[in-house]
Amino acid sequence: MRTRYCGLLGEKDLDTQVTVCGWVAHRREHGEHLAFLDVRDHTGIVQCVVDGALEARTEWVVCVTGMLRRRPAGTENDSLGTGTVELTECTLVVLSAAQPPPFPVEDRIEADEALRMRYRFVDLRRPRMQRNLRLRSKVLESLRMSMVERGFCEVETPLLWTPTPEGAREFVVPSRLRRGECYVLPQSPQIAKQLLMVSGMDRYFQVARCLRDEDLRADRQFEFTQLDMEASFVNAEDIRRIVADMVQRAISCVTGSHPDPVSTITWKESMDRFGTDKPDLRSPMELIDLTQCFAATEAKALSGPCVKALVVKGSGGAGQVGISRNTLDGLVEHARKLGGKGLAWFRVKDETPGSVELDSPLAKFLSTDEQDGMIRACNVSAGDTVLVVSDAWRVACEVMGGIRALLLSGVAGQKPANGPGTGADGTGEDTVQGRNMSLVWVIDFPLFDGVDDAGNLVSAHHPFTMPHPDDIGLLDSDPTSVRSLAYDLVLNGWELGSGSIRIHDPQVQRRIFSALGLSDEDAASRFGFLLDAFRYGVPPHGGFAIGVDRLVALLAGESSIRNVIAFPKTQTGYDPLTGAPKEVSPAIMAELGMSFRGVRQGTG
RNA sequence: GGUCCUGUAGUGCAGCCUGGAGUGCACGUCGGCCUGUCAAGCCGAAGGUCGCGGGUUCAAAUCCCGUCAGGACCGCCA
Repeated sequence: MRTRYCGLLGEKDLDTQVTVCGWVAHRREHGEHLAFLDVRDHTGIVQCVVDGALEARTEWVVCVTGMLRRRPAGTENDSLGTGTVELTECTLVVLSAAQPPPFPVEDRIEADEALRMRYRFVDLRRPRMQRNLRLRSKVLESLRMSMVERGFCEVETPLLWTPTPEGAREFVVPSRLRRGECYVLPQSPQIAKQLLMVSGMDRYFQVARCLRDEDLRADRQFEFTQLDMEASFVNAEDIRRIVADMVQRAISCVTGSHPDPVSTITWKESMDRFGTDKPDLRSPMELIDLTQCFAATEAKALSGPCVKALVVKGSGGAGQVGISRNTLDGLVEHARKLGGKGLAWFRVKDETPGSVELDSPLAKFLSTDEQDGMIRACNVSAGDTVLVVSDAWRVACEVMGGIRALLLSGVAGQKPANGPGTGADGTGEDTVQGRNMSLVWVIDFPLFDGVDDAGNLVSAHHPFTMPHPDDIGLLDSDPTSVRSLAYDLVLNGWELGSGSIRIHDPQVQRRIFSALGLSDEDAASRFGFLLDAFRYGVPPHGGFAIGVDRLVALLAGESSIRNVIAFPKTQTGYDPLTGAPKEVSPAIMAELGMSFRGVRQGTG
């Protein structure tokens, strides 16, 4: 039927007869003898010159056969890839008429997202969404190729699975044949892939669907995709090298330019310098430690065990006053939301020639030495603003990290950065080319993440994460300072994925379970099948999982992963296209031996 | 469970703060004109439960309360 794609036609095809198929993007009528039809397929648009009497309206599906000619001089269109040519002497076959679309099939108009989901089949026709889905396919292809070339074997693991020790709420699937019992959908193939290592698969990977029944966000959907991998007889560096190569190759495959080498930072250093375990390194802005400076201060607001500061540079001109009071008030409020007691601020002024002074409600509580010390440590000059938090180390870091992220997102006149909650403005003009990609490994995470209500330690990663060999001795004496062989890959402030070396030594595993407050019986009942498997010869192993949705969203310049997923759900887990979730028939419920109590919550 | 933003014609918006007739703009749709446009142009027409419910008021798109839907975020997501 078709001999060419619309958007690929060019001067090389001049004076040949071609047939294109697609949707009518625009129709421009010039009376009964002339009309222009822009025919669109996924490659682009070509102009067809047709008789004005031919009926073909917007979004009708047509097949046009004609001669490709150079456009008459002066009628070329620079903004169209095929703008120097057009199809003439056309015969047009209408393959399908169409109602007017519920919203324009153009990137220019940003339709309501619920409406886009209701008519997702039309939404996906838009060039931006076509580009996103095809970019996703290219990324997956590249990732798969990297895995296969390195000897990884693709294995599919069950979707109907069993509860596992990970932390997320699971989707439950009632069993018909075993009435009263349920499967759960896997949050990740974690346990299955470790079993595959016991099986001698050596190197496994999978483009795995993962399901978690947790609240949705711009970067979270119930179902999401991981490039999941696991390898035997490797150390953490081996895994990181494989993953970094794979991700860099995927990035360069869609951007055309090779990203910078992946830097590495320890979790402790990342918290100290950037106030987060997923630092966005595209900005040089770092936290400054002022703990020493205020070690003996009279100012109660700055007398905490740790003092962290950020400097917001002014534009350097004379008479600068720094950040406005309004913006500062917003930052203070944000600091409280982040768990801080508040946020101190100091605006640097130079009202007296040759020296600077600090404009702040707190200035009068600071000694001259403390003021000078802060000015020196922060290397500030007139027009700059210093933001300071004093609290326990972790709180101080996290609050300032949150403030840093807010500043980088464009508050206080800072340059906007692409990342969570920011980025693409929906115009589709934000292209992949030249996008700055900053990849960083965060390593040496703490093995435990605090203590739960019952006084038991809580795994930071999962209970099979190997403790750092240098810290095994601290397991009993100082467990919260034990590091693990877990590592995260961070891209522009987004956690792209995480992995670890797993425990394969039953002695170590028992000590970890005990620290987590798990008895042998508890462990056996929750994941006994894995521990059982480990008794039959388990190789040392470790792995990683890459969040494909987030990777693609970052590469596409999208601030929501919904724009790189064909059929996503709304924030309340509703699918406006299909109406899911829905009630099921009484017959099905009866077969499952189930009934619902009380009224239905959703409204459909 | 919570905080915030949004809801007005098929679509995107303005009107709301400061109450006075469904008030307006652009696109689209339908009809007419038009032989070189390309976000075509010109003329005309149709198209509205101002999300829904209640309250205040002589009078509510506008103010108040509730509710539903969408979105951002917190909690949650090892």
